[in-house]
Amino acid sequence: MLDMAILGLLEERDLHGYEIRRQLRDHLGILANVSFGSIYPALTRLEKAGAVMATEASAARSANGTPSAAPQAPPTGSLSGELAVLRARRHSTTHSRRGKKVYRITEKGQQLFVELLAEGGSLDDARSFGLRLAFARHLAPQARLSLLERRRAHLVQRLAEAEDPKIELDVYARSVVEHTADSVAQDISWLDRLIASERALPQSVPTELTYEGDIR
Amino acid sequence: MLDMAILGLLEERDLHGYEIRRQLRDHLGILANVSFGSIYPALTRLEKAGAVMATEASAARSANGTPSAAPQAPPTGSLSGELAVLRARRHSTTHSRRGKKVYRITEKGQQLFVELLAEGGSLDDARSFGLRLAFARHLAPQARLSLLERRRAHLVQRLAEAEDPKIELDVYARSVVEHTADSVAQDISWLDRLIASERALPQSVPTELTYEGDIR
DNA sequence: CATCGCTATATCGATTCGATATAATGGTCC
DNA sequence: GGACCATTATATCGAATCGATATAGCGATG
Repeated sequence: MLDMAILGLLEERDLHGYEIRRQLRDHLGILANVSFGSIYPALTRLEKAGAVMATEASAARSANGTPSAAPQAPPTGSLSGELAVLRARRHSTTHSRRGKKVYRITEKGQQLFVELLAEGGSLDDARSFGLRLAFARHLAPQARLSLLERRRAHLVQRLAEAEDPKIELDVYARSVVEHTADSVAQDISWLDRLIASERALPQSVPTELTYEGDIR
Repeated sequence: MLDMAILGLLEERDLHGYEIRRQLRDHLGILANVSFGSIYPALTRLEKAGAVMATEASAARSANGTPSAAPQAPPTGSLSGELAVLRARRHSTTHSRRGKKVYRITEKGQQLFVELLAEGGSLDDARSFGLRLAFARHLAPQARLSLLERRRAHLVQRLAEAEDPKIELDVYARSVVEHTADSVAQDISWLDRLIASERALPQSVPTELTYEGDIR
């Protein structure tokens, strides 16, 4: 789950652990306040799996000298992030701050990323789903739609299982359960809106026959 | 967090692991779908801490013969739960099903329970807070109010930290972030309603001076 | 009577959290 | 200029939880 998010960020630019955490906090803050105790193990894990590689300047000046170490920063928004990388690089080359490691995604990592985005992770964790949707621009339109629909189906089922036996529950327990159910219901109608607007934009107009009736 | 919930259930009647899970699933299902991989370790943990004890029928007939093994089931609702215990006991005495362990809360456990309920656990986990509130009937009115207010304050802060920089986020990420923020906002107004109704019922009418102004 | 599904306990590896340690650097105050 | 503190940065530890899996007894269904 975190792996996916990290790969998603690295998809745009090289980053080191601290920056990854900051970007998650700043951009998706309310959704993903991830601790370092998750980030660093995740990076190690990904590196061991060959999904990322640490492009590091332990030998001074090498970061600029390596052929593959070109900034790799097309004008894709996020000036602050760009600056951070430059700052990081300057530090690592000039006075080489404590073992800073700038990670870069590999081809294998890009493969893994789309895979995790489409199939990985559970559908019942709000956090996990939220993070996946946050990177959904990297998904093919139909994979994106499928993701939304699977999440929707999951929530509908959870809601159905919990329905009506609020009996034999005191005020507090009942209030929590009802409020939770309401929240889930709203998640569902949010998903409905997203699904509708996904269907509305006809990325590559499909032959009506590709679909087999409305789900829902 | 789970410990608290388990103790809360055992507060009402003796239960074994499987039953604990079922009660959580059936009553608070949408809130607490806890796995066995959490329950059994939790029970072991609690037993080691002296908060619960396994009243067990490894020697046949002993469950009924032990002086302290009286059903301990006043007519406090939940017929299904009551029946489950009887069924469990019958099994353990008649043909002693595979090592079934019925747990009972100790005095130390009762102490721990209220403590966990009032102070334990984090305020930023919805799950953890929900479970706590679900057992809030065991709290003193002012501790209950404090719990609600602390959770509220926490959410307000999270919301404030995340506010406005939705810039430089694509449609999907922005949608997730905004929806999450909306959810939190609704959680807050739900808490407001709860707080109001807590304040409305004057358990022990306080001297107006006990309060120092409205929070909010 | 075989097989399926439920009851029941238990353990395993993986993931995540929160706390903590360590250290270098930049800025502020006196 | 130097004492002090916040920020940047990486790393590890133990604990909690999950999901999968193993094991096994029992009742009902066919």
